[in-house]
Amino acid sequence: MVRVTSIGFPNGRIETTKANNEMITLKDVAKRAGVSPSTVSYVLSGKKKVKEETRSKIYEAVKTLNYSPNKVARSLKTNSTNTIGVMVNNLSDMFFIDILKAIESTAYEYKYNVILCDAVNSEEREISNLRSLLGQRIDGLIFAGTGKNKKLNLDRLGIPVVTLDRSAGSGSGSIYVDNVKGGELATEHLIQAGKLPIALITYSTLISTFFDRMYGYRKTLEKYGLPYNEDLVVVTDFGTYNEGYNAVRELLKRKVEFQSLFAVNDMLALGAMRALVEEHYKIPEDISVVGYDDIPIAKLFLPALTTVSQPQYQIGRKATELLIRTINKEPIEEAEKSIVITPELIVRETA
Amino acid sequence: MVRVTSIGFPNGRIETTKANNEMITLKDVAKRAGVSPSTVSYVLSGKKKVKEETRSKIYEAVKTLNYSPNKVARSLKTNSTNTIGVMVNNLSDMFFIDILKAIESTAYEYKYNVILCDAVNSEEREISNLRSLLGQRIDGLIFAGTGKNKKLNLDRLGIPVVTLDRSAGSGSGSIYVDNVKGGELATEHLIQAGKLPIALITYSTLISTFFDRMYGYRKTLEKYGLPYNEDLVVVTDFGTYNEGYNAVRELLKRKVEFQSLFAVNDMLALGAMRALVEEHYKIPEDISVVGYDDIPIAKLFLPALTTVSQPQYQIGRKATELLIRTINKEPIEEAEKSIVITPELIVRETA
DNA sequence: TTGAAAGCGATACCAC
DNA sequence: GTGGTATCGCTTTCAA
Repeated sequence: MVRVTSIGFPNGRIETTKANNEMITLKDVAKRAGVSPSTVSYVLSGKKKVKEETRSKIYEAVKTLNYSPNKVARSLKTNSTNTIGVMVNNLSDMFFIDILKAIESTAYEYKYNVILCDAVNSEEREISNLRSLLGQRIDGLIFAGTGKNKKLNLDRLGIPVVTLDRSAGSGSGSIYVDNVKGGELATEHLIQAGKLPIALITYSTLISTFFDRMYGYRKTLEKYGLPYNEDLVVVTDFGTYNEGYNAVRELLKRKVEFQSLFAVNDMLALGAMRALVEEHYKIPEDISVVGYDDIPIAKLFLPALTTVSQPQYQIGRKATELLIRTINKEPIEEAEKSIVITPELIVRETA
Repeated sequence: MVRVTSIGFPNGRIETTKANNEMITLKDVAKRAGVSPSTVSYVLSGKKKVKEETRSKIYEAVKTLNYSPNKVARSLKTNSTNTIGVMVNNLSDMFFIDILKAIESTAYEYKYNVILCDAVNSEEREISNLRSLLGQRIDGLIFAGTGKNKKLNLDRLGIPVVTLDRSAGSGSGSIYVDNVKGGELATEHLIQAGKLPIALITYSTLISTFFDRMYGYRKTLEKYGLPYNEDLVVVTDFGTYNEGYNAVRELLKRKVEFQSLFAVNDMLALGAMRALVEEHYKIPEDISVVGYDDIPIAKLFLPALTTVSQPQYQIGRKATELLIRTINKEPIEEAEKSIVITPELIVRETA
């Protein structure tokens, strides 16, 4: 069924016509075309057959009046807004940019709008944003929030929710990247290059994402019969560039030797690299570095960062499609509801 | 006047209560509290005095029913959605990230929602997105679109518009960064360091932003009695990293000598730096580089990029405040409607 | 194939 | 202070 969501304006004009800035309504169109409001609605929604003659009369009126349907009124009646909400943990985290781009783009194709909320690492703000989104009557939610909100039960929001890469309640679907695998990939690469021992810069182990990456590191060391040395790991509070920088300084202070370094996200890796360069280490000759995420600048960096890639665009697109299909009550097989994406090691210049 | 936009849920719960997933309405609350719907409305909006006793009865009912007002209905009635639209030219352009963050954050403070649209460099998409936003009845728009859409008259959208850094119609306000000044700053810095001649990598001179930066470059050369040499300038199509890279290759092919390079945006500068490094030029010893924008990674880069800063967070915040004040019909002096922000040269490691 | 009219869930005017 | 009710602009059932 074709649903006309947006009525074309003549000549690409996007303007109001009524002088007093009042909106043209469906009634105005009906009057002008000499038909009833319902008929206009039928024509515009394409939900009922209407005689060709009346149709064109109506289109005519729509054009000359430059009519644009009021989606608020439609929403009230149909109880659906054609809008999805997106909650990200932190917009500064470049990891979300391509995801957001993909969501916006996919939503656009399906004629959905996107309302954006940033939790800025705050659980309160997360809740408060969520409340607002729900009040706006969004049709569904893509959730990539703080991941540490215990009060939050995404299954009881009353709308479909797709979660990204966090396990804060299952929701009606989730896109999950195998972080253990990613940790293994990175570690294995460094082991095979003989760059031992491997230092680890990680981030809150309370968040499963990072716990898993770290677990992949440990598991792989074990697999190769290598010791796990706590002196080689630094745990940071937020996973930022500055913390990556400080982590290396800390490592250096500890006077432990290491030939390579695995950071559980790219920002940490970049910060670490700065510290290494300042101390005149050559990358990768002296110390190899592997990051995680493949944020947009990873490949642009000097030297280009070797990293574990999470296909961000794909994640965003799949999440949006899954969400919209759920909103539309399309039958979705159980297997499709939980999409697991396999990370990939992108070898560039730092390892 | 205090406007209660969001009703607190007890214990931080965000859940539906009616088993059949039906929404609780104001009428339900009224019935439960034994009052009329209008009284409930008065209490929740705080627009009329209501006896303390009835008030608490109503709050009581709101709590136990876990009522959340339907903003769609409110919007229909009040003809305002508490939502602002944001149109950016391209989300991949990291220049917009902090702006977006600021917009989101400021909107949050004022209890506004943000609907995000990405024109992805396409004028068609820009128009079509705009149409959709207007259909959604947004209260106002922050516009930082392609800047080349001739069909677009932002003054006739029927809602307040604040434009960012483009001159596509004045709108009801604009935040303008003095790009000529920025071009001067960069050029002057290089001249005074004696890094002559200065190559220029620029981007569509049809967009005033970039035309102005280039003009600042020419003007400054003139001021110092230096020749303007066309062989030293490369004009790119989109201002991307890859184009910056290719621009340097082009410059090298032309066999013109240059000791420094001014790129009209940071992405071009970063791409240029890559090409220089690949050709074994040392930055800044052999060739100095100055960018423009101060995108988030500029200071993180290796070497850290010297660049002309546009205070992105401030731009976003001011734009949002100006917009919301306009929406609320607050009196705004003519001078405040056009905010000019002075760029600043941030000297780091590349020049 | 078309039209009349009820109603979505708020707000706000006007009575009392 | 409180309540009845028309209204916002659309969709949709039912009847013609």
